[in-house]
Amino acid sequence: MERYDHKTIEHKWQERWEQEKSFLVNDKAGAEHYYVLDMFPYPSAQGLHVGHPEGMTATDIYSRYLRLKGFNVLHPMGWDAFGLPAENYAIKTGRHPGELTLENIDNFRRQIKSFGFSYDWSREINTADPAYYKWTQWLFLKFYEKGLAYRKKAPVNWCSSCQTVLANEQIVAGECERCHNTVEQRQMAQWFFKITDYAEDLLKGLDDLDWPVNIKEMQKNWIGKSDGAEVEFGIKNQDKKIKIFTTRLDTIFGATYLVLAPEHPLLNELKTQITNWPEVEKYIKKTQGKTELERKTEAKEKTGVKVEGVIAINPANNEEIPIFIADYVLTSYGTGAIMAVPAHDERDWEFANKFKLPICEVVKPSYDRTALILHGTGAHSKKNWYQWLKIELEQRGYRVLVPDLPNSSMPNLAEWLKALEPYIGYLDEHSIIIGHSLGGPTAIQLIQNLQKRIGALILVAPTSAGMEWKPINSTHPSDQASCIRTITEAPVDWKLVRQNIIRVVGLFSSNDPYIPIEAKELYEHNLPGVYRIFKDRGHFSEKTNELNELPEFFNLPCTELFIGNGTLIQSGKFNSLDSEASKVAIAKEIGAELKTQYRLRDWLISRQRYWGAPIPIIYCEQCGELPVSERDLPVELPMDVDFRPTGESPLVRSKSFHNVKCPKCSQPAKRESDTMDTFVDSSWYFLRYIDPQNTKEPFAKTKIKNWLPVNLYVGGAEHAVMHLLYARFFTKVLADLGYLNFFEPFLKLRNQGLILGEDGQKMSKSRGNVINPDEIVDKYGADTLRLYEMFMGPLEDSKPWNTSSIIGLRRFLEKVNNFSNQFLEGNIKLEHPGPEAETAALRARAQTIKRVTDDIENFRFNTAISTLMEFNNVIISKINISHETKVIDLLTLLILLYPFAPHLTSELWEKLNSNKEVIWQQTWPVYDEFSLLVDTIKIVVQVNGKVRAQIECAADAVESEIIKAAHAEAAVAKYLDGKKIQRTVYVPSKLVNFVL
RNA sequence: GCCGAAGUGGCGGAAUUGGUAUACGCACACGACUCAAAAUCGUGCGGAGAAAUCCAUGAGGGUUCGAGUCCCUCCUUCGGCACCA
Repeated sequence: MERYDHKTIEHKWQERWEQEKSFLVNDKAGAEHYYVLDMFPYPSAQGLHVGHPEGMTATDIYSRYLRLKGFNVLHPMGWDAFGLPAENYAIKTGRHPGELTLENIDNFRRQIKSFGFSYDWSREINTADPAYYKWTQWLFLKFYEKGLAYRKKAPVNWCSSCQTVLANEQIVAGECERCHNTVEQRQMAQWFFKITDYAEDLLKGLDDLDWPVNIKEMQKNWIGKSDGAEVEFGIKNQDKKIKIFTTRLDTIFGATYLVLAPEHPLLNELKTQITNWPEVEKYIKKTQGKTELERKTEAKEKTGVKVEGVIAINPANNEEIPIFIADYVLTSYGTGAIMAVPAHDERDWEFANKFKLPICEVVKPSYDRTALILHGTGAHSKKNWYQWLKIELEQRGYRVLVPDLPNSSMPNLAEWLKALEPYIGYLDEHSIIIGHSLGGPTAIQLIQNLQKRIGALILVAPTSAGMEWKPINSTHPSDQASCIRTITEAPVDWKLVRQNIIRVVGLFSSNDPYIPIEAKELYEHNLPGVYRIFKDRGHFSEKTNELNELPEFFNLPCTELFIGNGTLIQSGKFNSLDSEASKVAIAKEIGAELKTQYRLRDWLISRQRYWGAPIPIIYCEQCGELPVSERDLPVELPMDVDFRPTGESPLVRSKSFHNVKCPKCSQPAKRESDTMDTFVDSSWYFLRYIDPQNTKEPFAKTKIKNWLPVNLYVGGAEHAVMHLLYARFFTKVLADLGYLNFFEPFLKLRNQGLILGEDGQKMSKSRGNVINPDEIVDKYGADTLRLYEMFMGPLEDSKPWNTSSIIGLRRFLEKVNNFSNQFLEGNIKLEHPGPEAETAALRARAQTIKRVTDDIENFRFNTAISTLMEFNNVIISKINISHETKVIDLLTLLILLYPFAPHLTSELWEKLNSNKEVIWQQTWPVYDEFSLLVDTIKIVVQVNGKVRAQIECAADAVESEIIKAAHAEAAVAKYLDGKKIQRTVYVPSKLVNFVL
């Protein structure tokens, strides 16, 4: 077979798309608009890795598919060009980061083009371009006007040897990654965006998005909403109060001390009252010296200091309680102070135990009642018949205990009682015992001997009950004998039983004629009612009510830490209320304010870096902090910059940049020297693609309506929280400012998984397992690489690279190419076309179209490709077909394959079509539902659930015919011979199952 | 520790609502073509067994006529969060 020359073909078509501007989008085109977006890459010096083309291939397939479906598709690409690596590289080499970045971008663009992606390159953007960051700065000003951008002091990671601020990712185990100096915390004035104003909107907005559940979940956790209350604790002999936040107001009667964060402002205010101030101050200093990382690594052991001389008063019971400071309370969350309830909070519990503080229980578990299941007996001892019952009971608030019981062939009563000893304490007249007899002592005997009064006895007959359950009105001699035997072997004092058991409940399967003998006996001995509970498919039927009628409350000793909700005790007039209800009541009583807290913190956007968009603010000694006026934008990055790290931002050392005239008073002033976090750049880039050339505004409102919100967004899951949350925040702010008419930027999100190295490890230079996509394109071609990356597995899974598997995809293309060429040259001889073969061919084609279309719609590209492979194999092997059919099959295959492998299919399409039409202007094939209909269907025949045969039936055969045929089948008849068929299961057009 | 996802041949994976487990591809083995090799084509390919059959979807149990799929318990891997009161 002749191999096709991928280099020539791919080059030819990429040129043509470029020259004909095939994928430039017209805003005004009438067709339905669809916006397909990739997360734009950071143009690193290493070039693309194989992970990049994965997501991009997926969006390219989808875009090309949608265009064939008649959509007007916007599919742009750009560069997230600001960032740390370029600056670090500049420090090392002395080259300007701008120069380097442009080089990297050229390399990225060349690579991306070599994969044949159908981007509209006329809309390319670059966040480091002044024409772009002018508008990033403009947006900053809008946020500033709205009060959403503000400056405050905040701790930064500081390396005193490098004299620079470090990003979190530059810190390895508490040390600077470059010089291994210990990183410290320093307070510096920093710019923030007030994202917390939008916490609730950001949370609520998630509901309607078509995003992966895990990403939504991560965002929810990040926002971290918790409903609670703010309570003011008084201080003895003082006017001051300490405000705390709690989600467990129900436990306030158990608050035995307060804990303040070491940074809490009140400490300084009360300095004079604190009798052990030196000790307290020492602790404060110690924690301040710690980095966040150190605090986390030392988290195992709780530390703290008691604040002497100041005493707090619990507003719930007016008790005097001590105050502590401890670093397990964070200043950044809530009010920086907590009430400690050691009995019901794990951290407080640990702290209280370490410092020997009182622990007061105020909530006890709402296990109303206990159920004891005795299962270790007889024929059913190994079966977990009680599992479903356990679940049902637990759902009804029972604490279910399952003792480990002796399971010897002849266990005796004494053994059993010994095993049950630890559980006796749990039993009272509200609890129930569930069990059955045989093999061991009967449940009734046990109750007698436990000398405990219990609420009810449930006797169980599992569905598959065997010999131990007898028909209640059986006349069979052996049944009766067994019945008598049970009674004689287990003499029961019915009088005693009656005293001990309040009620007996029989538990039977709905179609089971058997009931426990014990139940029968109990019934006959006038116990208060033998009830039947029916079990149907693992659930109680309506008769379940019987269980709910059982007595209500059951007091349990609570000796351990209990963090769940429950019922209040030792809480004055709130006793016996449940946790939820008591919160509202207590808040009202003590005047606490119900409040919602979020974990989300404001977004720190200041970076003491050069390579980013300057923050457009000027500081004047006279006039203070002033925004740069809009007409002075952009505030351009200066070129005369010294990157060497010193104590301040590199921009401070640029004379041309840093020193300006105050826009108000014209006196000398200084520019803000911090630049913005690169996440600011990427929070609105998807808007700029709409109108990238606009010099008057970031985007025209009228154009926005054409395209946004983004219909499909694809990228790595590493951006699950930060980028996606920030972009959503920007969208909401811009909508509130009237620039946008929607509140969520990305309607549908899909993540591509990580591509691992051939060793199954994450690809990295140090491991030496990095695959360079250029080499793959060179050796196998872009079409092959695209197919391979899609064929590897589900898009969102992480999967290892395997170079030897690539050949299979190349072979597939080779086969398509070869057959097309041979067909064109008349080298394929078709023989004996017949109507059945034509129908079959039509069906195969229709099935292929259906499956490939469904798969693309649902992002199952791996199975789409395997379907195409199967179809190709059919086309190649079936030659008893008419020329016309073969031509249509071939053309259909080419169009279906085109989104995946656009170069080769364009080439073959051109060869097969004498007219000038190109493949990317075709329409996506449709199929006829009738073609999918079949004459005969295959029916699987099972006997007792095991597959024994497969029969062919007419598609319109009725049930009785099919069953008859199944019965007659030799391979089946063999098993049915001489047996009685109890039941026949028939699943239409699928299978028949004979149950013997 | 908590939240989320997943565990299927030698490997990547398939099985859309519970209904023939292992599609498609890689690797491997044998055969054809060739002086030979590569490429290509053909056949085979979960395990045990001569066969009939039996056993296999991380482990154990349950529900069901029937479980990779549903339920319970546990184990492992990956991703995220981690004193959030």
